[in-house]
Amino acid sequence: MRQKQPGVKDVAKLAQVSLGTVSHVLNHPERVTAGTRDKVLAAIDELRFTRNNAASQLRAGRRTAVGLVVPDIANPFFSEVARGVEDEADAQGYTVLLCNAAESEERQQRHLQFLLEERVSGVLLTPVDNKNTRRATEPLLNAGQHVVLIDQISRYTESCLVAVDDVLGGELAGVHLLDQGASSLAFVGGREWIRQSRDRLAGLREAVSHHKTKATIDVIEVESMGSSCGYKVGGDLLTTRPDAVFCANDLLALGVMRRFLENKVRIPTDVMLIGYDDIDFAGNAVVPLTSIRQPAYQLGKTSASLLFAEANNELGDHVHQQILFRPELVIRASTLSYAGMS
Amino acid sequence: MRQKQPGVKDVAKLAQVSLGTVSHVLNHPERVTAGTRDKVLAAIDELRFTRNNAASQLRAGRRTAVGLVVPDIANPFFSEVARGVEDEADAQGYTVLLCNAAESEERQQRHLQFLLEERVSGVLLTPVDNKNTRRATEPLLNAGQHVVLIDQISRYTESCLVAVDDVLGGELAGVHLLDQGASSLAFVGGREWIRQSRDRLAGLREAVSHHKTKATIDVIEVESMGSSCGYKVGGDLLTTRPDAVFCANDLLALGVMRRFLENKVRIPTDVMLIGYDDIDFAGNAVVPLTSIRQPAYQLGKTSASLLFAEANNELGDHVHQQILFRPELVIRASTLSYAGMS
DNA sequence: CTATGTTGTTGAAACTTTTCAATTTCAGTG
DNA sequence: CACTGAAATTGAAAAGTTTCAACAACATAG
Repeated sequence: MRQKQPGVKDVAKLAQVSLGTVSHVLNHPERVTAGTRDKVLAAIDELRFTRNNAASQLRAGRRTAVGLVVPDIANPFFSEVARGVEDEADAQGYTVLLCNAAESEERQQRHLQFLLEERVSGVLLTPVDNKNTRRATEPLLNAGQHVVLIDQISRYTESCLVAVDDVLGGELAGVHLLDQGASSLAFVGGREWIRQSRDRLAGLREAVSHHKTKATIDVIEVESMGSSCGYKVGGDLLTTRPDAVFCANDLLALGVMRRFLENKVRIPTDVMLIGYDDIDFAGNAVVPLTSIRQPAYQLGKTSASLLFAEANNELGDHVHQQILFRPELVIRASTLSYAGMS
Repeated sequence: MRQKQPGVKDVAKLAQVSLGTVSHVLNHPERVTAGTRDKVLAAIDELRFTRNNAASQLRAGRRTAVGLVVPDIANPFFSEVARGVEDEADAQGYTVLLCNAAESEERQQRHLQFLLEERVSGVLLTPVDNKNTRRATEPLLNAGQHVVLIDQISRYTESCLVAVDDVLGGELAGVHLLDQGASSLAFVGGREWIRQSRDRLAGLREAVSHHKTKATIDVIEVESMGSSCGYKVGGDLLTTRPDAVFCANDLLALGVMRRFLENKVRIPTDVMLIGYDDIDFAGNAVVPLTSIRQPAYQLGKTSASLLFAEANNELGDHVHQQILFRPELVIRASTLSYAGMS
């Protein structure tokens, strides 16, 4: 049975001050004499008083919390983003309500509804399905919420937006492969993550069309983005035998790698391999994997800071920004034609 | 500028009923005539009314939310646990406030304080530092919070507790290796995760002492639990050359594997290798890795259901339970002495 | 036609905190 | 010593919801 917790009233009585003073100690300590403050703090300590956020929020009319909704918190990319968001929130005195949609659109909607009911001061969102961004954000904007989209490109400029330039990422990969002497390329990408895959492929095409060497691109579509799927696709690649394989994701690449090595196809001697995301394990694969690193932490930090700026803007003269980050090529053994294994 | 949102009062006026009725539609729809209900729902729709959780919670005196605090949400084990917790919460109409301590004790304390202020109806906790469980839970219990500890063994029975039997896990690994004919074993474990490592080693020792074949155990302590650390340790193992290596964690094992393969040490022919956790990638490693699977999802689901039971118990006759789950041996190529690569 | 019970609806009170206008205190000045 | 102005403190009002005792409406039974 939960005993009734003490409130400001009890603290006030014990410290022999008015309840207004207790509130001041809590929220505007500078308005209160040191002596009084100590009395009150002593009482708070003695009674083990804990402020009731619900009441506080109700009266003050604001909540120092923001929501962060991600499609899959188990994905290292998003847990990095979350780290960035939380660090920035800590620095600015906000709390983050972390919501994992677990790839379910319905769960995402439930979370957004919850955040609305919580009256958070803003929402950071990467929608599960990037075709339905509009539908997901509309209710939030209607309710007057501030929204910042993460890793989402959209023509609608009704919110701020922070993303990584996937076209550039694809281009970096392409230029590197071509520079290393590849001329028949394969791109492995997915139905899911359509936008990301498409952009990376577009970048690859751009690289090919601008490079001095002529090259062909064989596009392979996969169902899911896991390593077992890469392993499956690796089988097909054994017969087509391109010079270089660009996977839209490191897990795919590692699956392909496994299949190649099992069949005595040497990397990078026989075929070069490059992934995307630079997950923790990429550098520790049997053949360390070249990859494209995304500044996930920065992404989170920046989007949070954008959101706080918007939320704190009293004047209403806020203009929505769109920030594109540059991905970075991380070169390892899997694409270095002249290097052996380390 | 955030326009004032409509409240029950506005809905009541538009629907031409009293505000009590609106509340009933929201919380006890069965007490209200179908006709009235429709009128109210129409008004809610028209005004885009969203219930204010703060006010609701303040008056009702309870919150249908629980907190889940994990040491590291990027760890696949804990994201699985979180999935289990959320599924169970959904089923029982609770919301989960997901808090990531990111391995920082200070951040963990801040989260717990926040949950206290939110007046959640309970907390699920895996402390960052398992030596300080007591210190972390005490303030919660003092405030009358229900607490369930996850993956934590403790003599204090002041809370419910759900964990996986690490001793058994170590034993399963040990028996399997010995059955496969190993007699000189190496155990690679860590300073961090002290309790888990120690228990798994204890299980291994148990297996050795009960098995018909005599065997030795070489214990190797590592700084961190990542694959690069496994790679480093792998170097030492090249000279000591045990029959079998048991790593307290799959990432360590994969690092060891990489070093072995680079040095032409064949797995499992020259040395057998077994990990722990059965992470997604274990089955897709170059040599598929034998591992110990923990029922993380079940762990989450069960602990949540325990917490809800405790929170809903009006009578106060709740007795704390301690539930131990059995881990499971997943046999793959890395320990099958007679099998080649698949 | 009155008494009884059932079902649906009402509106005021309560939950705990913050805020603000009003009041008190106090040091400094004429 | 009285007055001034600034600083500290006070206590009532307000925030949006749920609950509960009271009331109204209506059907059924006697």
